[in-house]
Amino acid sequence: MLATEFKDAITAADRVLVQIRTAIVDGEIPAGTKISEPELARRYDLSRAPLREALARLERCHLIERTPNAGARVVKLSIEGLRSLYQLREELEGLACRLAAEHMTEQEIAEVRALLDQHLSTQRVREGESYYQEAGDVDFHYRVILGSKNPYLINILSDELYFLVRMYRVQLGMNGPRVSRAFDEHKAIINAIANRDGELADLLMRRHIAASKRNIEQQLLQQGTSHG
Amino acid sequence: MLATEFKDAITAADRVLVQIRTAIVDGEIPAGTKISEPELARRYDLSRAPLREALARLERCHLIERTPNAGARVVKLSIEGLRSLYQLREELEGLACRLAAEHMTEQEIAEVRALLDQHLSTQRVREGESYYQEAGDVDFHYRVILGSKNPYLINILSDELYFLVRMYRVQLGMNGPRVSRAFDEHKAIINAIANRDGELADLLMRRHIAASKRNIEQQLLQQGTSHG
DNA sequence: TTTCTTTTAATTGTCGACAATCTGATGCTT
DNA sequence: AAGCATCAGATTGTCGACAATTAAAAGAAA
Repeated sequence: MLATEFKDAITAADRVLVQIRTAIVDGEIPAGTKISEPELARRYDLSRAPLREALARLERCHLIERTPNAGARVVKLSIEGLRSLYQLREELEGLACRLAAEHMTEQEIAEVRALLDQHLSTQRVREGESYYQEAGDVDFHYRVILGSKNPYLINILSDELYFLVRMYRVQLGMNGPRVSRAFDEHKAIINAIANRDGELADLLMRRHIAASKRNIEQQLLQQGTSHG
Repeated sequence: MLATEFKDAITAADRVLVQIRTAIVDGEIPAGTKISEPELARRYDLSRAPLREALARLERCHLIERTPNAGARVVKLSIEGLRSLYQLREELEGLACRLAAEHMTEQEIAEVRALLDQHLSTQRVREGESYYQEAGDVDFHYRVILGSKNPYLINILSDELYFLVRMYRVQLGMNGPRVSRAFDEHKAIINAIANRDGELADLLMRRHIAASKRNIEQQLLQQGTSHG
């Protein structure tokens, strides 16, 4: 969960949005499931009005697909979907790096560095608990995205695309040797930003994301061949 | 209006969305206006439920800004907003060009060329009617975006960013000498795509968009200095 | 048995009313 | 007179019920 998501006035629609979104990202509501408004309204104990508001926002971040008069389904994860998503993500986070190299303040850069060091020294990360690795990674990318200072870019990446990215990562797994390497890559990126070398930061970020994609792609292929 | 926007089942929310969106883009509802749900419900003769659905989608394409419990306002046009928007648009339509050079079929390319020729020979365009110029331009960009075959990219550009782009263009004016030049630029871009030269198509599209931005930027500056 | 039609049940879309919250005006205190 | 608290009015958020549409089940015809 992003810290600054809701400023103060939290409405019922906001709450149920977070609940359902988490359930979908974590696979608690499986991919491809038909969404029933009456059922969800009962489950989360509210009326259909705020629920529909939440569903509209879930559609916005591509976690569900709605067709008029026919209802909504949770998206299915696929190779083509992953490729399209990461193609865009590479481009946009690359841009975010170039802009961050231009616009981030020294203090913001120092904060990201502190975050990385602090995270690396955390017991649970060293023990390989995937939740904390995931949280640390999301945090790093989020800071860089914010550093771009472009509100439309920030909105697309952190409000629309990121939950789907996390859905792929959570359900298809961040595993093994990529973990420690990712930290080195994060460090290299923030160094390039600190040197105001946007071009290099861009390049490194694209490679970082491409590596992550290959990792997930492999899982999807294995899963597809063994089960189907 | 994009042709394939709604397949068959048109709901009241869809209709009022189109109406309000057009009113905002055309400046009929001025920038910065406070949106009153009861008032709009009366004006368009429906209840607040479908109206709120429409407002949620307007927020999605950045035409209005909502704050919980406080209501919505039509977005204000500004230099910083224009720069952020076009910064993103350059990057994304550049990417769309690279992908289009890879994925567009020969027939799709031929259709775009026919479209350009047909448009150029249209009486009203030669007479400088801005609506038809705008429509032709939107059509060209839309085809290239679709040619990328990346559903997320298509969604962001044509469903989320484009209405705001059009709002800037409509309210701050496409004027004078840029018109005929834009046609040549379009031709050069589709030629590069036809030659499967994505890199060149990318470059040309970025320049094309940058030129358009400078045009609007100038209008905004003049307006800002003379009135303020 | 298969296919098409009809009917039925369930779901989505819409409505009007009520509750919670915010904005602005009024009056009080310092 | 300036600032703060209180209150009235209006607006947004939520609810339960009804209408319109769809998907599925049952039945009839080939």
